[in-house]
Amino acid sequence: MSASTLSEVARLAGVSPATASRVLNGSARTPGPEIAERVRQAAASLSYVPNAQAQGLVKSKSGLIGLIVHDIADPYFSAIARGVQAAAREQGKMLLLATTNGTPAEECVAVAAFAARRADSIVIAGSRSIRPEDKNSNAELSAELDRYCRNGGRVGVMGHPVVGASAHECYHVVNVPNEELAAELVGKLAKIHSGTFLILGGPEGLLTSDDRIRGYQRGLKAAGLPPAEIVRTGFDRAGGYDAGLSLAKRILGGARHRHGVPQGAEARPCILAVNDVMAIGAVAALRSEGLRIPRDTLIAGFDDIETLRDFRPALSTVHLPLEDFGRLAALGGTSGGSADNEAEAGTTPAGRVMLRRSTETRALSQT
Amino acid sequence: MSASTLSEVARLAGVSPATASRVLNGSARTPGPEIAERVRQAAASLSYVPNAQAQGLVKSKSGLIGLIVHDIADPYFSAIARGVQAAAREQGKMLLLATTNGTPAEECVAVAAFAARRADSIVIAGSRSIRPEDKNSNAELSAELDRYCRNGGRVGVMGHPVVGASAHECYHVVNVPNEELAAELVGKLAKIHSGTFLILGGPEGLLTSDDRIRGYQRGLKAAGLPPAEIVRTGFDRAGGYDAGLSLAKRILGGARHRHGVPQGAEARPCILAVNDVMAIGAVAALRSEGLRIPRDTLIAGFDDIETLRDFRPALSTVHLPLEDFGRLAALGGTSGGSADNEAEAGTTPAGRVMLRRSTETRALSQT
DNA sequence: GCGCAATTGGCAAGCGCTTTCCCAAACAAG
DNA sequence: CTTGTTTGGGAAAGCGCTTGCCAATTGCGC
Repeated sequence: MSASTLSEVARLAGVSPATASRVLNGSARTPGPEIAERVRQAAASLSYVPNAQAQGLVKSKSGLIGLIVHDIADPYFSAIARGVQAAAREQGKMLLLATTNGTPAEECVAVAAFAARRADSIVIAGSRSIRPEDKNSNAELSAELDRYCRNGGRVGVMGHPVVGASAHECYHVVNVPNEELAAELVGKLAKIHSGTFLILGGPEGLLTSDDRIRGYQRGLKAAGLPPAEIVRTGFDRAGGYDAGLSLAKRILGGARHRHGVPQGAEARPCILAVNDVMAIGAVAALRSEGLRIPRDTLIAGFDDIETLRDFRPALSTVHLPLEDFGRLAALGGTSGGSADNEAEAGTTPAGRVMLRRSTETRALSQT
Repeated sequence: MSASTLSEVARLAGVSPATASRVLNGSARTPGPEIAERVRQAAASLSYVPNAQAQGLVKSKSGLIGLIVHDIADPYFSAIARGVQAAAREQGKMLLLATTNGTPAEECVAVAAFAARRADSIVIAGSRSIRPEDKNSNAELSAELDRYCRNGGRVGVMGHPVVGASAHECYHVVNVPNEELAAELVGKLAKIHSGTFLILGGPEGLLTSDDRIRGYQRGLKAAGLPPAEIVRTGFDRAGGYDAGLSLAKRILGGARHRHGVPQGAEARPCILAVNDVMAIGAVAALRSEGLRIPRDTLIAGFDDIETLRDFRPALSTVHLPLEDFGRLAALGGTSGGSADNEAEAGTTPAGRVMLRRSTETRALSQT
């Protein structure tokens, strides 16, 4: 005793299924007003719910848009998800969500699942990886995606094209100016900080991390400074925490022992984390070792995660309009020709450097 | 030139569609190994992707599970979503996500959409509301849900049954012991804090908020204390911030002017917020007015949001295993009979009071 | 009043898949 | 060698819906 069907409604209304279909779902041809009313009444009295699967089957589209993230509980991704969701709603579509822990292998199965469900478009939010161990999975992923595209799917990617993808015309990549913004952040920081810089990066091959690192180094160079040392660790809070622990030792050690070296430079480095959560993790670790921010070390993050904005000391970071990115990726040039898309990409909400307490050089006292 | 179909594969393999279906999708009858191989090869060479919509249509189930949240970017909901997602994956299903901003009206359309897509089950994560203005929408929502249930759908709800629902046997509600835990929190707080208590609540009629408030009052009573004043505000950070602003004035005013009143009691209240983000908002406001936590006022939250754990002063709160709740709601007694479910509900991971820095009464100095 | 176009409802053919029957072949038993 | 029993594959009937096409009705100009 499943839901009632269109034919049942039609029978009750005394019309053919064709007519019922035409009145209940936006068809070009609308039957006469009196018949329409009868059908609508019948539908209501049977509490008819159209079967979207059947509709999708015949129209060969599903009204679904698939979103792939590493972890939906990660605030970075959930912000993007909100944007994608909003875009979906605007288009009258529903959101299919898949999480992959960042592994291309799982992304691959997610794409396949979306393809099976005939998702109208799919958005990949997670950072691309070119680590050697992901090479095979990446190849499979791009194959799967290309196939999906060839069958008429559209895919939106954030930040980086999918490595190895070939059906370029189907891909809509939202440009995330990681490198530029990172450089800009460093530029501003270099003006107020005269000590050393130190980069807290994710694993090599993670494109987002690599971009930001490159930006940091470029900014340093532009400011006439030498490249900073890069500490590699996990791209999450735990990674930041671990690195923070060892950094704390170095900073404390450096301050204590190396009297010959310019005091200010070694004793109070500026840590450039490649994202906010790593920065937060590092701060937690530094604090647990008795260090204070910004007294003993400056630190900056990246992303400007909303939930973290009340963190003290307020974290200097780069604000990214993640929600807009999500929406853009989901819209994927839906509204307008490709020329418009180019323009759109140009006017992408671009992010903004936010200098806050965690990199304040004046006040040396307080937490 | 859409994706290739089963019949195409069958033709290529030189078998009937029936056979192809049998080998490519787990059927009871598995064709001979040599034929199976041929079919599989054909499928691979055509890069065949089964059409889940068609499959769903004939099997009249979709492999979809629908999740309804207020806002996916809210860490509370994204934690739950992670759990639901995990459960979905375990069952080999996909997650359909709908956000509603907490309005029953939008929840209603979400349920309808899920029903149309023939979601196998749906999970409602957002708090139920019994505010008078939501009465109609609630009725529609429960009607929609009941209909969905009658057609064989299962629904999992967190915390509270849907108001007005009647098809009880289809609902699986995971019990969130808000009241008990709130009481427990207050109990522990009452042991270390001798001043007044003050409740920072959400709008009246929001069940989660009301439960927690009731728990707070009950805990107070159990400790032999008078009921606390309740300040009503929005259930989010902004609400907490606003309330914090006015509270700050009162606290400052109280400390300055009312010398007759026992100093400790008025000057250093303990604020019991009904969730973490409100607490954080309040802290931000209090700080902006020059107050310090826990020096000038104690404060506790509820939920133990992960991203907020690095917040300083560490927020006393009630840890809720949100992810488990999500998983449980999604599993919905899938594994086992209803008797098991009862047991399961009993052994629900129950949450835990976390006393941290923000309610520390000893140290009166520092931030 | 007639012919024409325009309108309106119904028929039926699918969309891509599963599954129930049915049938032929293959085997065991008598 | 006949009969009963498996066995493995195919034919076909849908799942619930849309839509191209046709037939019937209507409206209109002349």
